[in-house]
Amino acid sequence: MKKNKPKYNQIIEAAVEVIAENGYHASQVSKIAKKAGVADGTIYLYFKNKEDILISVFEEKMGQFIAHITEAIENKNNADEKLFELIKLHFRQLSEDHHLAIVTQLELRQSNPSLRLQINNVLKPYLNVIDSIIKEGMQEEIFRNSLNVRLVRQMIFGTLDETVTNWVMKDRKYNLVEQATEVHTLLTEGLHSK
Amino acid sequence: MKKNKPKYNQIIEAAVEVIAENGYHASQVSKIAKKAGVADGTIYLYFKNKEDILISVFEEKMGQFIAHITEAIENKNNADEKLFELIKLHFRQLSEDHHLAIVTQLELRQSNPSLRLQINNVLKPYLNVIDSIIKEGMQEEIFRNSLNVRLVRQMIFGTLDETVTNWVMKDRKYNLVEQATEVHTLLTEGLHSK
Amino acid sequence: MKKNKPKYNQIIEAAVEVIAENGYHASQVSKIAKKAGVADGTIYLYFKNKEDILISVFEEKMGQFIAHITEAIENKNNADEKLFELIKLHFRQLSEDHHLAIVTQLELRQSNPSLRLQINNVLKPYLNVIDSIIKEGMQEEIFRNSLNVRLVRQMIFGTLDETVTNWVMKDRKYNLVEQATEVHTLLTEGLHSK
Amino acid sequence: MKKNKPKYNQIIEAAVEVIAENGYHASQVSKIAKKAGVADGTIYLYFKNKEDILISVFEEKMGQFIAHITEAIENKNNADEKLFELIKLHFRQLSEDHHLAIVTQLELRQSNPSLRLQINNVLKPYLNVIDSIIKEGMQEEIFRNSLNVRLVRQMIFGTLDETVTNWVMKDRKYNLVEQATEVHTLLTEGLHSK
DNA sequence: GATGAATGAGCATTCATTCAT
DNA sequence: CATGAATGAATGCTCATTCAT
Repeated sequence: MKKNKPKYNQIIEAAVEVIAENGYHASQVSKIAKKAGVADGTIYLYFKNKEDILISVFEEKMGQFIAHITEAIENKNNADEKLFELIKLHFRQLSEDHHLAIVTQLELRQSNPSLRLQINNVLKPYLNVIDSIIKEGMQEEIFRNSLNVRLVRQMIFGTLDETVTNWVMKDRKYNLVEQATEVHTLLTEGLHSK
Repeated sequence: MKKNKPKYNQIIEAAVEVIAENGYHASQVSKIAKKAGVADGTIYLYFKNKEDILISVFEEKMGQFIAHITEAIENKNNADEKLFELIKLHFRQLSEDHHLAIVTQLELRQSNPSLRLQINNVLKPYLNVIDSIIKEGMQEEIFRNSLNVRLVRQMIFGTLDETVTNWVMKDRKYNLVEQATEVHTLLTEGLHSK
Repeated sequence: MKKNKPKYNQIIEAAVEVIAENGYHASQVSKIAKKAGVADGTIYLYFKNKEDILISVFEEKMGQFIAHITEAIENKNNADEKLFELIKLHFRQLSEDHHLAIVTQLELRQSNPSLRLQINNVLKPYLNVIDSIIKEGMQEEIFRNSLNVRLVRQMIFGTLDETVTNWVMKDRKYNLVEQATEVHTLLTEGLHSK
Repeated sequence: MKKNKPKYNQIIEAAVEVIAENGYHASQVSKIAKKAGVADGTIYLYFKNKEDILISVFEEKMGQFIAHITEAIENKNNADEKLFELIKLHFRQLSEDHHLAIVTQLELRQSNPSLRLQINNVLKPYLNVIDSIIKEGMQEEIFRNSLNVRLVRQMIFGTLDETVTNWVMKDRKYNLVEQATEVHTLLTEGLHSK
């Protein structure tokens, strides 16, 4: 398994840094190789091509991201708490690794639609986590039982994603994690006064 | 005023089509020129460079998009109706011009960060429209008066954007406009059962 | 005769200025047209193509240059005085019109060899003037009678040309005309001590 | 040291030939690469850009040219003999490599002023050699002691340069080296009969 | 004669990928 | 396994010239 070899991870880490620092289009394979301390050709012993590096970056990082969230919400008692935890961790993890935040929110979106499809596959487990929270909430009758799961998931993910993107584009000038409570309330209570 | 000259619009329309059909990175200037029925050099009488074509496409189309929505919600009686109208028109306009939908939801996101800043400027008036609806809703006491306008706007825009992007990525297999009511309810009522 | 029409001269004068200010390769036809106050297309009513403008510039200016020198040396009594007068006027005329000096010494040399051949034709009457001074000097027995006219002419012209070019390249920081006496002595007396 | 690699020299030699045969402006990088037997991209492993090829051509060739002359005049006994040797070698070296002669006398002069400055730097050691001969001649009292070194150098270099250029432009129809004696006499004895 | 909008050929340079060592 | 020199396809933009008005 190539993924356990040290150079594989060196290249992944180098790629995140290079992309975050230089932007997607200025991230030549040779630059990643240099930062990883390997020869250009060595890259191709571990990755099929440049696109494969990007997908792998996302897979590795997103895998950890999701594993972390999945684990954390297991202990929570109900859908409401789980949703809140998911929001907090979504924000916290990207706050703590701003290179990763730049790469996921800005740079990776510059890829072509075919690459984006693959990225969506990587994202799917995360969307499934969101879906299961929604379903659990309906079962627990904490959430309304008539919810369209797909639409709700798009609202939740769209809101989180847009919030993080704005924060990155505003140069991370404010505290993202502090927004979690308010975002949670908005999603659960809606805009209407009662 | 160059924008009134017919070739300007020919090029804009050609650009939308070419980008939607071929993707951003496979959209050579020569391809756009050919589709527009002008010489390559003519492009540069109307646009500073290739990036300028993209920005102009977005400006023109987004300008109409916003103008249409702004006008339509003027007649509505309260924030709730305005928000609903905005959602419907956001969905309807992109439904009716699927080339434009592809370009705005997928291709334009491949641009570099500098271009994205300019795109954000074009988007700003639209976000302002959303903001004013939120503020009006608070004044009318239809919406809760403690809302964080920026966060709410991010929730609304993020939800609409994610919804349209998913619809485009699913090859527009279902009716987008029909989702408007449900999305409106989700945004205003939230997830919680009452 | 086109040369008597005012626009012809406007274009010639504009061309000298534009080339001197921007350099040969940055001197687009449109720039010359603008400075001359005519439309781009109008240039082509007076000149066959861009190269023709350059040749005409050189013809016009060199014509005056030679006419002036020819006239001035007519009154001189012998070859020695004529040579001295030629040196002085060569230096003085280029000193007094530094745009022309830049164009003839630097910019026009960037032209292609075919153009350079035509420029040499324009130069020929000037070289003939030098030749006739040499021949006269031999007849008058002021100059040695065994001189190879072509070589002497190359020495004289080469020396003047190199001197002016150096002066232009040194940003005309010293007085060129003051060098005339010394150059004349060098050419006539040579390097050897007697 | 890149200059010792065979491809570096292959490209230099190819560039001289291509420029001499096609002229400066018709010498595409791809043409040079083809003649050198390397890929287009390989050029850029050895040279910064197209202009850098030209400067390097001149540096390499002029370096040899000057080294050869410097070495040869070392053994000569006085300034007079040294000057004569310099003239002979200047003519002989360009005679023997007519591609180089075309490039230095015609094609390289088409370069822009910025490039010309760099070429002048390459030329400087040669001008210094000429200067030192002049100074030695004055010390040895072979040359007049009141000579203006700069002007004399301009006379010598200007004469040689103009002589070679004429010979190239006349398609090298006569023997250049045979002119050396006469040119030497002209420079040292001047035009005046004694 | 005069205009200036339109034309379209032409080219330096980058960089992902390969493969001989 | 690892290297890094070599490859060569691919494209945005300029500007001299034309010609309908």
